[in-house]
Amino acid sequence: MSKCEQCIVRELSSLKALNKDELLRIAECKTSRTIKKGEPIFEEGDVVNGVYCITSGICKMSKLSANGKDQIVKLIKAGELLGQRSMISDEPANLSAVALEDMEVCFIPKTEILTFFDTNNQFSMNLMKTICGDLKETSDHLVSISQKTVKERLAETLIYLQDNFGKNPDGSLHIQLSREELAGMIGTATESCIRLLSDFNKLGLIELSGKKIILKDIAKLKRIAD
Amino acid sequence: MSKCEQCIVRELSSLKALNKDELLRIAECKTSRTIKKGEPIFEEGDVVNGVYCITSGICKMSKLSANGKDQIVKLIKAGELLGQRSMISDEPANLSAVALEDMEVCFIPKTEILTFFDTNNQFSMNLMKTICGDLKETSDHLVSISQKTVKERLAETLIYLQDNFGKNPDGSLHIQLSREELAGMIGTATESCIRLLSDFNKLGLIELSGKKIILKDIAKLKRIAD
DNA sequence: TTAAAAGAATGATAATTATCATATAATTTT
DNA sequence: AAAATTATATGATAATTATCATTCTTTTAA
Repeated sequence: MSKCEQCIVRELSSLKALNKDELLRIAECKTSRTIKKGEPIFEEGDVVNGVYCITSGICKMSKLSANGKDQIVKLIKAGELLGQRSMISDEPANLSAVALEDMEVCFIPKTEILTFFDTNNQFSMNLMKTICGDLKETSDHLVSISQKTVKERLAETLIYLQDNFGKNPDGSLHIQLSREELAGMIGTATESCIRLLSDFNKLGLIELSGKKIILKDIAKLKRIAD
Repeated sequence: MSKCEQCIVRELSSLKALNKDELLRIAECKTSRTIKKGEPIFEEGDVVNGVYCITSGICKMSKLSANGKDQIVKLIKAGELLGQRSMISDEPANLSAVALEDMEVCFIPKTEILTFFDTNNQFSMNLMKTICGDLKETSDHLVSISQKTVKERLAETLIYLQDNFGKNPDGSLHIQLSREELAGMIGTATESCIRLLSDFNKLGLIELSGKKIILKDIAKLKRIAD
C-alpha cells in the first residue's frame, strides 16, 4: 500500500495541509478500490461514512429528477475529494457519483477526517474553501441554466469541458460523454442537444466524428456562450 | 449597544457556539445598520470584509444575468448570516443582497470571525454545516430549475415561501415579492409568471388580491409541484 | 460474423415559454 | 386630487424546446 505522500490528491486537495504523520495515519486506514466506467461509487441516498480520494479517472455527480432525467450537477476529476458535503452535513448523499471512465479511488473513513478537522486548522480552512468554491460554482451554474438558452449553455459547456478536462492528441475533447449525458449537463432533452450539435457542426464551430467532438472555433463558441 | 447575548442571530446561526467572552468581543467590534426596503446591503463584486448578522427583515440574494434579468438564488431571513461564502473564499461577493423589507443588520469584521474559526471548533463546524446546507439547497434548486416546468416551479416556490416565511393574519404570504421578483426566483419571464398566477387563481389554487397572494389549496399545489 | 441492442441523427409536430403591444390598476409625485 | 410613474394583467404572436416516430450508425453480445 502506498503512503499517500506522492498522491495527486494529496497534492491538489485540502489534504495538502496534512503533515507526514497525518498522511501515514491515512495510509493505514484507507481502502483502495477500482471502479469501472459506468459503475457508481455511491448513489443518491447512500450513507457515505467518509470521503473518496480520486486517484485517477473522472466521474459525474448527478440527481435523478421526477421525469426520469438525470441532471449532472458537477464533474469531478483526479486530485479531488468526493463526498465531503454529505460527510460534514451528516446526511445521506444528495447526488449519485458514477464513473465516466475507469477510476481508482481511496476511501478514508469519516472519523479520521474529522480528527484532522479538529486538530489541523489549515486542513479545515482548505476544506471550507473547497466547499465555498463548489457553492459559488453551483450558484453560477444555476443562473446560467435559468437565464441562458440551450444553445448558449451548450457552447458554454463545450468550452468548459475542453478547459477543464483537456483534449486528446487528435484535438477532440478528452472527456467522453454520451449525448444523453451532455444533455443532462446542460439541462435539456437529448434530441435538442443532438440537434444543436449538428447545427454547430454545420456552422463549422465544431467537428463531429463518431462520439468525438472537436472544437474548431472557440472564439465564436465563446461569443455564443456570452 | 446590545451585548449580542439575546440576539436572534446568536440563537439560530453558527454563532450559537460562541461563549460569553467571545460574544463580548463581537459586541465591541460590531457595527449596526438599518437598511430600507429595496436598498442593497452589498452588491455583486463588492469586497465584503466580514459577515452581516440579520437581526430583522428579509433580503434576496441575486445575480444579474447578461440579458438584464435578476435571478434570485436565495432568500435570507432574520437569524441568519450573510457574506460567509465570500469571506471564506476571500473573493468579492458573487451575489447582490437587497432588502425585501426594512432590515436591521450588524456587521462583524472578518478578522474577528477568523479568530473564532481558529480557536472554536464547534463554531467552525457550525459554519461548515451551514455552507454545506446551502450547497445542498442550491444543487436541489438547480435540478428543479433544470427539470421542472415553470408551472411546477411556481407551485413549488409558493409553498416554499409560505413554509419558510409564514403568512399574515389574513392568510396571505408574509413575504412581499413583486411579480418580477417572483419570476426571478423561478427563472422565467415576468409575464409568464403573472399568467400562471392568473391560471392558479382561476383554478382556485390561490387567491390574488392586489399584491397579496393567498394559498387556498396546498394539497393541489403540492401535487403540481411534484 | 452476424444478430441484437444501444446510441445518434433527423423529421414532423406539439407544448412550453418569451416577447411585444396594449390595457388596466395601483402607487407615487406634484 | 390630478398627473405621472410603475406594476400588473392580458392578448397576439414568435421563438424555443420537448416529444414521438423513424432511420441510420455504432457497439455489444451471441
